Amino acid sequence: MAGDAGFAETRGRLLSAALEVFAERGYRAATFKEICGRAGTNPAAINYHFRDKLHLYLAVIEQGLAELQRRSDILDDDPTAPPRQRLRHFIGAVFRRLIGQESPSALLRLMACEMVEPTAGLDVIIQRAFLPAFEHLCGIIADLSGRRPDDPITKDCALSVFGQCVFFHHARPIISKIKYPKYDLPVLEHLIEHTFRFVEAGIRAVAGQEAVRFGTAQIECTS
Amino acid sequence: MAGDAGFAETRGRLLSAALEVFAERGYRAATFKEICGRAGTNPAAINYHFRDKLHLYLAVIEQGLAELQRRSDILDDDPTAPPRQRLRHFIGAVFRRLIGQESPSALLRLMACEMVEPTAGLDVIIQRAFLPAFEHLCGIIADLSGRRPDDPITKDCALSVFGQCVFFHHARPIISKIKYPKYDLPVLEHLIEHTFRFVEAGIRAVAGQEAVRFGTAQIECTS
Amino acid sequence: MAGDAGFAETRGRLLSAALEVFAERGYRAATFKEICGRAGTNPAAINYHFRDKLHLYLAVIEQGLAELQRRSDILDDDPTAPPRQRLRHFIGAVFRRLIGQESPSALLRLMACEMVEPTAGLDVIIQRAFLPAFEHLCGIIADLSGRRPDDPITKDCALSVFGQCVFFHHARPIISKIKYPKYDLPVLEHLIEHTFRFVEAGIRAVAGQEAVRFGTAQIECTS
Amino acid sequence: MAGDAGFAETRGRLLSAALEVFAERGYRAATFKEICGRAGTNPAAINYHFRDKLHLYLAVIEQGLAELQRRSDILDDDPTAPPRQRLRHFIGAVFRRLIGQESPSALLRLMACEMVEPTAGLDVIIQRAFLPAFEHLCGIIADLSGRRPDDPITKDCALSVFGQCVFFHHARPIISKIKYPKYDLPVLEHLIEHTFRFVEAGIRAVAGQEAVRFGTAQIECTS
DNA sequence: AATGAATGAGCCTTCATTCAT
DNA sequence: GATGAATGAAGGCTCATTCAT
Repeated sequence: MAGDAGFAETRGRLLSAALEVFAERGYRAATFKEICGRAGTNPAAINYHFRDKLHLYLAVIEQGLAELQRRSDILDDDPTAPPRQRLRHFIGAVFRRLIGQESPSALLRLMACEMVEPTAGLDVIIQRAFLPAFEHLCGIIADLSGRRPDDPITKDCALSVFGQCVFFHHARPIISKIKYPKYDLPVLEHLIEHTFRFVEAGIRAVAGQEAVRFGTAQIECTS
Repeated sequence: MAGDAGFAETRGRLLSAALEVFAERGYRAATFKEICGRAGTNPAAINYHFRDKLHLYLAVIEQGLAELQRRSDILDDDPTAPPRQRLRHFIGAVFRRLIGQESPSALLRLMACEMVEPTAGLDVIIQRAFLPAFEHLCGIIADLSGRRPDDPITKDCALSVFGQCVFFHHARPIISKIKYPKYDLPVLEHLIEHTFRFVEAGIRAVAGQEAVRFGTAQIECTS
Repeated sequence: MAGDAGFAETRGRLLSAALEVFAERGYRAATFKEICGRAGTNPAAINYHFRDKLHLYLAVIEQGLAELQRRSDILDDDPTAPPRQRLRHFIGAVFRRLIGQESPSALLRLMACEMVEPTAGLDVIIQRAFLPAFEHLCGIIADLSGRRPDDPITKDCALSVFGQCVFFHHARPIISKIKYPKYDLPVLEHLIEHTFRFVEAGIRAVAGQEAVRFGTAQIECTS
Repeated sequence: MAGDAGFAETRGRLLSAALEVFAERGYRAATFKEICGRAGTNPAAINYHFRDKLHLYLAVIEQGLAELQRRSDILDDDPTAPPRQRLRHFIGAVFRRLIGQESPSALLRLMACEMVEPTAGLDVIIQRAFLPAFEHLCGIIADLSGRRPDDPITKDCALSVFGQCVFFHHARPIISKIKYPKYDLPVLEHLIEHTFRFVEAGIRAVAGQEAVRFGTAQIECTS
């Protein structure tokens, strides 16, 4: 039984190894040698199972997205809960995804690579991973601010919220040298709490109804 | 004099070209061929002038940092101005750096690459480019909130502010498909304005003196 | 019975597919993937049924020769008919073989490939396909010219006749750009007619009894 | 001086070696290893000097064509000479080209490969090598037959003449086993003489003015 | 001081083949 | 009897580097 791999198992090992390597090195810098080294296969196995480097990559994304949808705690909240609580839940879920060590987090590391070095896979990721989460977030912000979900200001706020979350993942090499050498659980909870309070206020200031009345006026007379 | 380029000029052209290419493609994906193509030199010139690809890269960072210090509009503001104005000035400067087409902005794009694909150059960048700006920002936030610049909460806020700015640069491939296809001047001004108002409120909520009194308490009784 | 292909049928499908592909691409450029694609089998089936690429090729030739002998309209003419008519019949048969789309013609196309890229299979083809046709043609020419079939001049003429026919097949990529973009039926008939008249006159001039008297003498006094 | 190759010399050695190998094996089957083995260079030298396998191939053709034009005894005849003599001269030149061992003959072997396995190089060869010779031949045939050079029948005859010549080169592997094991000088002269007489009669029969009057009628009443 | 020429290592891919089932 | 899975070898090509000049 051991040593007797079988089609699906080899394919699976390749996918896992490729996910790791692509997430670590990016598309171009990832090599067959390293992927197959981790998967314990011959380099030609990739072409056999996936035809191409590109198709392997797309398969990796596909699998990551599937796993993402299977246990998606981001979108899975109680729509009747108060919006503040839903926002906090959302931010917590995104942080845990980005920072946590579980497999689906690699997909987000991969997304980070796509930003620097866009690929044919970016569209798929945007359509099936980013957009659903983004629209969900817009809904929460809409509830919070009283605006419509497709209001441009709502979208601006949603981007800001995402920016906060992604940055703490993305800039980790820098952040680790400045403040948080490690993202252990207490730090994680602290960051979630901080971000929640920060963006909640931001949303209220920019998108809240009172913002329309006072906010802008204030800005314009001071700057 | 004409036609006889001279040591310094060839070296300079190489540095400029390399800065561009590294900022566009990242360290690994940048190739001698493309750099030398833009610099109009022989590939061997790189090894001659800089020994290595890595040393060329380090030299590029070095030069970028020098130019950054020479005309740094980020740090160069009026310390007696009201903190809100200084914050707005800071955000505007960072946005223009990241998104604008001017030469010194390449260094920041390069920093963005370092986040995804850290290199021996990251330390230098952090120490000499990021940290000064970061501490400057902490000073502004401290003024705004009444806290000390080295207060952990001040630093958290500074990270959040940076996160906002960097995200709008870094996630451009995504953002362009969702909301802003192009970052022209009006869009840029709008984003600066939005970010300023968003983070100002966030800072006040998280770090402001009143936050200590109400903010946290509020959180804890709702979630 | 249905679905259970059976040994012979798989083998047969492989032979047919291989004949096509070898005839189209030549020995080296033909690949297992393409052959098995057309045959609807696994690549391993080739090694299983024929051990080798080379042995598959030899089997293909063998089968092509067998089929050639089974329904050979080239050799199958009326020996009592006048030689001119037999020559015309022969030329027509060769042209239709070489250029027509019927299956047995593939063997001749394969022969054409062997000329450019000789293989172990060439001998077999010469012995069992070319020589019989060649000797048959020599017989016709002998009847036409009054010489013996094994007269060197008869053989030279036979080569010339073959040369004409083969060229119109072999140089098709060139001919299609110069005169005949397509070899449809009317063009085919025209070429047969042209070639017949051309070579008939050539044979008479070179091998005919009167040629011995005048032809050579004429040449020697003019050139 | 020895061992110090220089750009042009290395490039030249590569071209010569490539001409040989391409002519022997065809485009696809030719490998960098074999070419560079004969040229005494590193495989990467090909990419350095010619960028591509394809561009090396095109350069080989280009050089072959240039050499062909430099010492072109095919087109170089006396236009005032009697057409029979010019036809004989033409055939002799083509035969010597095709069969002889000199370098430009490799180009024709290469042309033979192109017929079986057409490439981007075929067009160049047709335009610059085949067409000029073809039109020259049409001119000779026109003089001989009294037709115009662009008369379709003239062209048919020209193709037939070419067919004869090319076949004796192309089918050498077969011919050597049937009649002429070696193409030494006497054999060559004999083949030229034979071909000349054969095609001259063919041309007169098919394209000559008397052919119009009798030829066709004869055909139609006998066959 | 600078470069043109050349190279070795490594990349992705294809191919014919083998092995266990 | 036949195949799906996997592989070793080789191919063309790119890259950073070196060497003689």
